[in-house]
Amino acid sequence: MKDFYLEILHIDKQTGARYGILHTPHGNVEVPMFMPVGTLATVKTLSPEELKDMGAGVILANTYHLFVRPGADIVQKAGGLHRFMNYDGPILTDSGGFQVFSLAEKRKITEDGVNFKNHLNGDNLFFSPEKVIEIQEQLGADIIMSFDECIPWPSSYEYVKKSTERTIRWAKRGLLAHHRDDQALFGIVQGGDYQDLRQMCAEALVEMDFPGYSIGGTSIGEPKDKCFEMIDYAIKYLPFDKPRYLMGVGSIDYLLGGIARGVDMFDCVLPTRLARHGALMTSQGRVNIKNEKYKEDFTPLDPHCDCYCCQNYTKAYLRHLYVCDETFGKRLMSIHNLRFLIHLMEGARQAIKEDRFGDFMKINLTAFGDERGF
RNA sequence: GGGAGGGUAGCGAAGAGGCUAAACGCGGCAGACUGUAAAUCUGUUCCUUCGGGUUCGGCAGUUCGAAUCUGCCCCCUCCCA
Repeated sequence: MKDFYLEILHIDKQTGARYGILHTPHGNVEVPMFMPVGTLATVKTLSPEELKDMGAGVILANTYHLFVRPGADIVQKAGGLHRFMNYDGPILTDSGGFQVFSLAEKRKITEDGVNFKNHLNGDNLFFSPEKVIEIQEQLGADIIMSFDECIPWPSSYEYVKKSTERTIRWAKRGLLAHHRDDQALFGIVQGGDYQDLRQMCAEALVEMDFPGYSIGGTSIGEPKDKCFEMIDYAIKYLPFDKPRYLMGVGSIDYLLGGIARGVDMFDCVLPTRLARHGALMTSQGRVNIKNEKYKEDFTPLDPHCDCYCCQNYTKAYLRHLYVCDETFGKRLMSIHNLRFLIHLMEGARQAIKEDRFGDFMKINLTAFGDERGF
């Protein structure tokens, strides 16, 4: 496809982590990067200007959710997602594969596709790999995803094999159905925590020659070492010059671990959801702003943070807004958490360029705690 | 002055002889959250040295046993004068 490619500019000598520039029809973004999630065509509580100001590049939206509301045709009539939501940077739509996992009680998987009972009113909603591509072409994101099944962990070898083989067939069907040449369609590597299945899936997808690849079925409750294993099993079969996207990862230790393993892109609802729930990522570790101890704490949330929230407001004020359930507090804290991760990525990129990413990782894991600090 | 209805934990409100330290909601405190069914969910919330101790407006009774039944007293609300 035109206008889409990854330019790899440096490989960290300590870890093999990659630094580069991802070229997209809506601008260039540096990798490794963290992509904020805006499922319903909005990063909850934030404006596009705020996202730009904090240095966000790509943001996500979701095929299933936008199909349910407002409908892909509406977004198309609006002129596509970029115009609909007034975001002129790159957008990525997830395929609905995660909803196969998260809405498991409301769907049935067949070879042809997935039958959902719409989570709002129970209406039947059939998603085939072709349909999912069609919807994503209507939505018009720069990067779109193959329809897959995000497989629960743990699952039996037999089930993961069956599901992964089906996901591979779905990837092929999606690829054949995709026609827009201004969208990059990524394949998704499944295979659970089984080495041979990850390899099989990765090789099959690479054979199809996607412009990018993601690693799925991670960060769904598995232990961290399992997540890293799944990355390791898959990533060595992916082409060097294509972007690699680890889906659903957003805590500091997983992000750094992923980068060290050669991942370029991450997305996660964690920073925005945690923010709305009063949990903040800071250079001093996790802060639960609702805690009584912040009642009279008139210092910034994170003295080392350059975000709008930390530059202008105190913990006591944030706690007050949280306690009163004021929307502004959710916005400020979302700005902070996102800026925190984006800033972490900036630091990571600089470290890679200077061949000290291993050190960077060590320092940060010590500071934030290696054990699911967030 | 006459009539009616009430007083239960920080607040609101169930409970109408033992299964009640007392449902539920709010408020308080704490925790969780990873390709968003999440501005959501969970735990906890009389005191305690964890043995127990003190509670349902107050006091006195009835009873083996009372927030629940009786008497008196104190408050509150509404209606009529």
